[in-house]
Amino acid sequence: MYLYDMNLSQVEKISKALGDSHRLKILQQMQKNKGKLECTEACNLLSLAQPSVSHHIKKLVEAGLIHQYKIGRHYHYALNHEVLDMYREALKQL
Amino acid sequence: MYLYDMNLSQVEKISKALGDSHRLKILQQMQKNKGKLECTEACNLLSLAQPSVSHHIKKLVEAGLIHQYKIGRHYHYALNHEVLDMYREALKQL
DNA sequence: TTTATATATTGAAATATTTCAATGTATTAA
DNA sequence: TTAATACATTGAAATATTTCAATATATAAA
Repeated sequence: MYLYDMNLSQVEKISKALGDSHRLKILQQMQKNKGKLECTEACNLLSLAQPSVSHHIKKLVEAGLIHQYKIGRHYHYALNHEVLDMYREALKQL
Repeated sequence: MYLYDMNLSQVEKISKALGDSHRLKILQQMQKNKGKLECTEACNLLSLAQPSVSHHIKKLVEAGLIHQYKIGRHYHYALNHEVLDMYREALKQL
């Protein structure tokens, strides 16, 4: 799969996911935290109710920007660098 | 001004501007057309009423992604590559 | 098994965005 | 000066997104 292999509707979805300050803060915090974050951490960070944070995380997951996994009893989310790189490459063509 | 000199709220604004299929098509068409486009052209391309196209173009202008200029009696819009590059660089830090 | 912890889903209200008819502005051709 | 062309603005309806209380699910500790 080539880096530039991303269609307009994928670019739209990722742009939408990135077009919210809360979601950008989640991604920023993940970066500071070795690419990982817990949902509860994000709740504290954003001063948002837990379902709101869950909603934002879902948008990021649906855009393919992060993925969920588990360590012991805790859920984690991690940035998907490949998708972000593909997105950045796709924008080059504009 | 360094490429990575872009704050979170600018990234949010640009992402929002890119998060719409009509606006992405406008940018795509500009690319095909040596970086330029007329509003009327965009109306035909998108099958949208003229005020809607004007609205979308405004969003792109406000995000700094395109700028308006004139040739003779015609208005033109052109992609601002510098801003797009800065945006792509800012995303690298996520 | 019961309780606690972490996250997801649902549904509805609040808010933001998109769309277009009507109208305004600015420029140019006739 | 009048008419035509190109784009912008306003205001209101349609649509989409965000937010959270309530509730559900899933796992692990007690």
